[in-house]
Amino acid sequence: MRPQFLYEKNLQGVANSVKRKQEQYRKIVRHLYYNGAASIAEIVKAVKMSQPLVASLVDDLMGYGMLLDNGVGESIGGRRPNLFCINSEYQYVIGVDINLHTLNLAVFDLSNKQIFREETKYFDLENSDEYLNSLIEKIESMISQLGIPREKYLAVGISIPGLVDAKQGLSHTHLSVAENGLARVLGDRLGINVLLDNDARTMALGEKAFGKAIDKENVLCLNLSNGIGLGMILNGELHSGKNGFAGEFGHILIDPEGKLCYCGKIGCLETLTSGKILVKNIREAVDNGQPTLLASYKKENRKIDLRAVVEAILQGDQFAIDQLNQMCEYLGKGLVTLIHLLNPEMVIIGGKIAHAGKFVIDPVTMSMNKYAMSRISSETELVCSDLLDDSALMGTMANVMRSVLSLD
Amino acid sequence: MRPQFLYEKNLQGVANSVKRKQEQYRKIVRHLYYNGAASIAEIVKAVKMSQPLVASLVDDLMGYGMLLDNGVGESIGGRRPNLFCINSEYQYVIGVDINLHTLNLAVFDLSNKQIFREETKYFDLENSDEYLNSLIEKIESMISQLGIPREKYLAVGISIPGLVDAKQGLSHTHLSVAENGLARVLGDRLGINVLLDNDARTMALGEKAFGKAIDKENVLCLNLSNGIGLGMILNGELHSGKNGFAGEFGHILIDPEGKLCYCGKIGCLETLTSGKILVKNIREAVDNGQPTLLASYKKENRKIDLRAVVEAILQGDQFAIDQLNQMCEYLGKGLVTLIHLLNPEMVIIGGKIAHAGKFVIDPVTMSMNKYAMSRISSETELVCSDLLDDSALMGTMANVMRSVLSLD
DNA sequence: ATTACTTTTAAAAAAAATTATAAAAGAATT
DNA sequence: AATTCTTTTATAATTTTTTTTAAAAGTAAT
Repeated sequence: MRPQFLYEKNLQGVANSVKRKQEQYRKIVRHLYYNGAASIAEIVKAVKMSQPLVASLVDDLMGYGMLLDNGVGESIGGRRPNLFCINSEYQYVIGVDINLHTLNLAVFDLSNKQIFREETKYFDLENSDEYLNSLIEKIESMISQLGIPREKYLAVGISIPGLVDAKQGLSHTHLSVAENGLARVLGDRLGINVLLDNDARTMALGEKAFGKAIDKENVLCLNLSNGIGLGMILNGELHSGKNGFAGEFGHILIDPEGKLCYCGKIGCLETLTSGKILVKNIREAVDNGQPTLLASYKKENRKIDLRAVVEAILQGDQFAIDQLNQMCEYLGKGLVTLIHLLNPEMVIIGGKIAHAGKFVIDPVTMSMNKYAMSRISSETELVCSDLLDDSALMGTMANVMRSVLSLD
Repeated sequence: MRPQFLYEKNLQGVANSVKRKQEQYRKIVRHLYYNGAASIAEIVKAVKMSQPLVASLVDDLMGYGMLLDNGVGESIGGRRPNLFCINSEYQYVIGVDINLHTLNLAVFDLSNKQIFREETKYFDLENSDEYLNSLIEKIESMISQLGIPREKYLAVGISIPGLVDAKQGLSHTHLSVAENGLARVLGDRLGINVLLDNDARTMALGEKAFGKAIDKENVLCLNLSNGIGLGMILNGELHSGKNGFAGEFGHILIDPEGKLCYCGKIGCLETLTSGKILVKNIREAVDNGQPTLLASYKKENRKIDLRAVVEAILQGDQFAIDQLNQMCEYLGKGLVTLIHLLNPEMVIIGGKIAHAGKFVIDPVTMSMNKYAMSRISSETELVCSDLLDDSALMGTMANVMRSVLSLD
C-alpha cells in the first residue's frame, strides 16, 4: 500500500489496516524529516515500534522511492549503522508569501531547500479577480518553468496578512473575492492542495521549525513591519483561537487618552508603534527641516520608506534612533502585558524592523524592565529573528509539513 | 498485569509490553471516566482497538475490580448491549482548596462525587510550619475519619493562590517554607502523590471538566474575588507558560496615569478592579454617610466584606451596583485585550463576585462592546460559572484525573 | 592478531491483535 | 407467531507485531 503522505489521512471508507500502516509510515517519515538521516535503531527508539517492523516499513518506503539509503554512519562501539533519509526530490512544496506590496514565491524540496525563489516587487495586494488571476498565473508560470509534474507537489502553503481562518481556509481581510474560501478556490484552480494562514502565525511556524524557536514550547513572534502582527506558539502548538483571530496585538489598548486608530478604537498600540507611524513621523520631521541622514536621502530623490529608515538607524542616525526608541517604549509596554499573560520563554522580533537588531532589542528590553514584574520578565528572552525576510516563506513550508506529518 | 492507573506511567525498567497494556487499560478507563457507562461496541469506536481486544481488556479490568457490570442498555435495533462503568469505589481523590482565609477539603470517588466535604473558615494562609502542620493534620484526620485505607487514595490535588510551578510542584508565593517543594513535602508526609496548581488554573480545569467549558477548546476563566486570577484553556489544554507564571491578568497595564499597585507598577488592572478595592471603596463611602443597604449592615454590626457587598447587590442596592458597574468598565477593558490576543470562544467569570450573576455580566459586556473590535468580541460568549465556590475544589479532582488518565 | 564486548541487522519463534465468522438476543415487519 | 434484519458478543482463523535468538560487523583492549 503506497504511502499517501498527505490529506488522505482521515479518508473514510478505507480499511483500518490501511490507516494503521499509513500512520506507521508517517511516524517514520516524520522522524526523518524533523531529525535528518537516522539508522533503524534510532528510528526504533523514536517511534516506539519494534526493530523488525521498522526495518520492513523502511524497506517499503525505499521501494516507493520516498526514502534513500544514506550510507553507513559512525559506530558507537559496534557494527556501523546503515543510515536512511528522506528522498528530498520525492515531492515538493510551493510557498507563497503575500505581502501588501510584494509577492514572494518559492518551491521547496523535502530537505527544506528552496530550489526556486522569486521576489516580485510592486505586486500590490488588492481584493480583485485580477490579483487572484495574476497570482495564479505567477504560480503556474513557476510550475511550468521548473518542469516538475504537478502530482509531485505536495501542497501550496500561503501566508497572507489580516484575519485568516486557517481551519476553514478563509481570508477575511484580503482576497475575499474568492467566494468559496481562498484555499478552496486556489486549490481547485491549481489542482494542488492549499494551506492558508495569517502572516504572523506563519512566521511563528517558520521560527519554530527553522529559526530561534526550535525546541521551544512557548514563544511569541512579533511581525514588526508597517503594522504589528503576533504569532504565538503555546504548549508547543500554534495558537489560532476559535476563529483564527488570535494575535490582534496591534489593537490592544495602551493609551486611553491616545489617538483614534483606523480600527475605530482609541489608543491602540498600533497608533503608537508601527512602521507606518515611524515613517510618517520621520517624513514630517524631514519636511520641517530636522537634520538627519534621511533628509539627504530625500535630496537624492530616494523614497523615505521603512527600509530607508532602518538603514539610517544602522548607520547611526541619531534622530531616527530616537524616533525608534520612543516607539520601543510603547512596544515594551505592550509586550509586558503579553508576557504577564502568557509567560513565554522567548519573544522573537521579526519583520522589517527586525533588521535594526540591537537598536530595537535594547530599548524594548529597557522598557520591559521598567514596566514588568521582574520575576516573570526575567524568564523571557527577547531576540531578533535570524530568518528575517524569509521567515514567512519558510513558515509556509513548515505549515505544510506540520499538517502533512501530524499524527492524529 | 494489574492496572497501575497512575504515575507509574513513565516508569523505566519496565518491559514494553507492560507499558503497552497499561496504556490500553488507560484508554478504556479514560473513556469510561469521561463519558460514563458504555458498551464494548461503544468503547471499540472510541479507543480504536478491535472488539475482541477491548472485550478481553474490559474482562481484565473487571477482574481487578476497577470496572463494574452496569446491566444491559437499550437496544438500538438488535441485541441489547452489556454496559460497563468504572467502580467508583475503586480509588479516591483528595481535593484541597487553599484560600487566603478558608480551607476546603473534599474526598471524591471515581464518579466525581464528594463523599466528604468540609469548609474551615478563618484558616488563614501563612508561610509557616504551623500552617503546614495543621493542614496535614486536617487531611490526616479526614483520612482516619473516613477509614478508607491509604493505598486507596489515588492522589491529592491542591489548589493554592499565587505563583505556582505545577510541573515542579513549587509554590512560590505561599508556603515556600516547604523547602523541597510543596508537592514533594506534602507527598512524603502524607504518603500519597500530590498534584499542585494555582487556584485560577485549577478553576479553569474544573470548568473544563464539570462546568460551562465542557467540550470547549479555548476558554478563559476569571477568578474574581479579592484579586483577579486568570486560568486559560487554549487548544483544549491548560496553559501555564514556561514557569507556570501565565495568567497574571491582574497586573496588566490599564491606566498609565493610575495608582501604584502593590506589585510596584503603576495602573495595574487590580488597582482598578478587584474585590478588595470594591469593599474598600464601599466602606469609605459608608463611613462618609453614603446611603446604602450596607450602611444598615454596619449598624447591625455585620462586617462589610465581599460576601456582604454581593448580597447587597443582589438585593438591588443602587450604590453597590454603581460601584460594581464602575469596576466592570475597567474589567471589560482588560478583557478586550485578552480577547483580541487569544480569540476564545468563552469567558467564564468565577470567584465570589460571580455570585452577582447578571450584575457583573451585563456591565462587563457593555464595556467590551465599547472597547472591542466587534468582529472578534462577537465570537466570545461571556458567562458566569455555575460551579461557583466549588470550581477550584472540583478542579483539583479534574487535575488529578487529567494527569492520571493522560495518554502520553 | 586475538579475544571480549558492542551495536546493528536478519531470521525464526512466539505472542498479540485483527479480521472473519458464527451464534445469541432482540427489534421490526409481515 | 414466524420471518427477516440488527446489533452485540464469542470463537476461530489469519495477520501483524513483538520477542527471542543468532549472525554480522565493528571497536577496544590485551
